[in-house]
Amino acid sequence: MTGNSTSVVEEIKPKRRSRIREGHETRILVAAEDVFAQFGYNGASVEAIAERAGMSKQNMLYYFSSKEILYHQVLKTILDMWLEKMTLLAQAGEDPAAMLENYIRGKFEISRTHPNGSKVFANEIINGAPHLKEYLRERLLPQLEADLALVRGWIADGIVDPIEPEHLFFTIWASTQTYADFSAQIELSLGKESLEADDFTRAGDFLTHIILKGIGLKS
Amino acid sequence: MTGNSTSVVEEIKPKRRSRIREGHETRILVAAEDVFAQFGYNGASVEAIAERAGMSKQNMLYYFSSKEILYHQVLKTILDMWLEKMTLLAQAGEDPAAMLENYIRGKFEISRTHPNGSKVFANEIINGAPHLKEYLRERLLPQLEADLALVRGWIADGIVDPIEPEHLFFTIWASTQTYADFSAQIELSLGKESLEADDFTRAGDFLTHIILKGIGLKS
DNA sequence: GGGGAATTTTACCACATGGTCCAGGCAGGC
DNA sequence: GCCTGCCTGGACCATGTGGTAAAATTCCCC
Repeated sequence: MTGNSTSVVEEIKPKRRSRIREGHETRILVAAEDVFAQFGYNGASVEAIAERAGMSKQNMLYYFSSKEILYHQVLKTILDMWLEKMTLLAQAGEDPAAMLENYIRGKFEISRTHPNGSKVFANEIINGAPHLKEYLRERLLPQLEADLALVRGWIADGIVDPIEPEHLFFTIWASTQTYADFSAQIELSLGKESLEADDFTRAGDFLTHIILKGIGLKS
Repeated sequence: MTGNSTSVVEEIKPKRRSRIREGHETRILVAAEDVFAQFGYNGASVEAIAERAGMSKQNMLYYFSSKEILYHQVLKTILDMWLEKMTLLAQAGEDPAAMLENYIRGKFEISRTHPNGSKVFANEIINGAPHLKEYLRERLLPQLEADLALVRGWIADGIVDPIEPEHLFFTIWASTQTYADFSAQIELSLGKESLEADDFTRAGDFLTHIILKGIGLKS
């Protein structure tokens, strides 16, 4: 450090301790993601999270004043990253096949790099999404609608088969997330200790092939 | 044929009372499936399960002496039904396209009729399958191996594209179960209160189309 | 190096939960 | 009648957990 007149971060006021604070907060968030993924919301004790983060429970509660708040933060962090990549389809301005492939590969990449986040999210949805139904409605639906419109356009233009685009997305979501969420089952089936980058690549190859050819895009 | 004078073992005598017992046990199992699905293992209190089953906690514990035992029973019941249908592929002796379609439709049917069981199962797998890893290894793997061999045969015969059959099954599993496990998200996306038979049919249409055409089967 | 905020620790509580104990109720067989 | 297995409910307990209050300590900036 030894910088000049402390600056740069300009978080209004809380700039002094913010380095410690930020470090600890991210450590806590990572630990919480781990523990929530493995034990679910109810099964995760704040003590276990604090321990994994390397501090006392009380100290952790100093940064996140309740388990509920911490959980919300974890969910939000994950979902924001999620939704950001979710736009891939509407953004990569190439031909439909390339757009879909990018979308699929992108989702696989998230599953590979953030399996714990995916599991927390999955747990939440399975239990009826009590914490983020509204958030999904506000943020996921608009993006989905845009993507659906795009695919419907392709169908109207005769570029792809007349399938129901909703189910296309459900299938892509499910098939990509399963390699994160159900990794235990996949690993068991493949006889591996853990999934590696290569496995995700091959899964991506398969799904891309199936989807593109399946909707009539692959020549 | 009524009981002998000396109660030799427990197996024979319980005939009159066993009607009550059986009724209560199934009621408890159904209730437990519900509650475990919605709240996970840790989030489900035995009191909540008992209440949904319409009896006192103490009485429920008379039939299933612990939460753990009850959970095991729920998991086992679900999984047995699962695996039974899992064989569909190896059993329906028609052409590959029909076999695959039957398999896919069968899995959708389970998702539609047993969403809660599916959710309990999903929760368990996400958390690393601590309770049933061994059971899966013993019962799921052999069936999967047989199915994989079948598909590899089709590939060798040039009937389907040279894809990796493992990923074919992972995709089918994921895409069918998602309509049970992630129903909250699907319902939200479709703007429906709940999924109906028709929705599952259309999802089945889509997945069948994609898979068959995707692996080069659809004529 | 002193002031005061930011951080960490010590001690503790209220409460839900899984599970036990025990007293009693309800049938039929003698 | 009454004895004996099956069933049911009330009271209770040990434990783990989320959360609080406040003292103690560290750390930055002047």
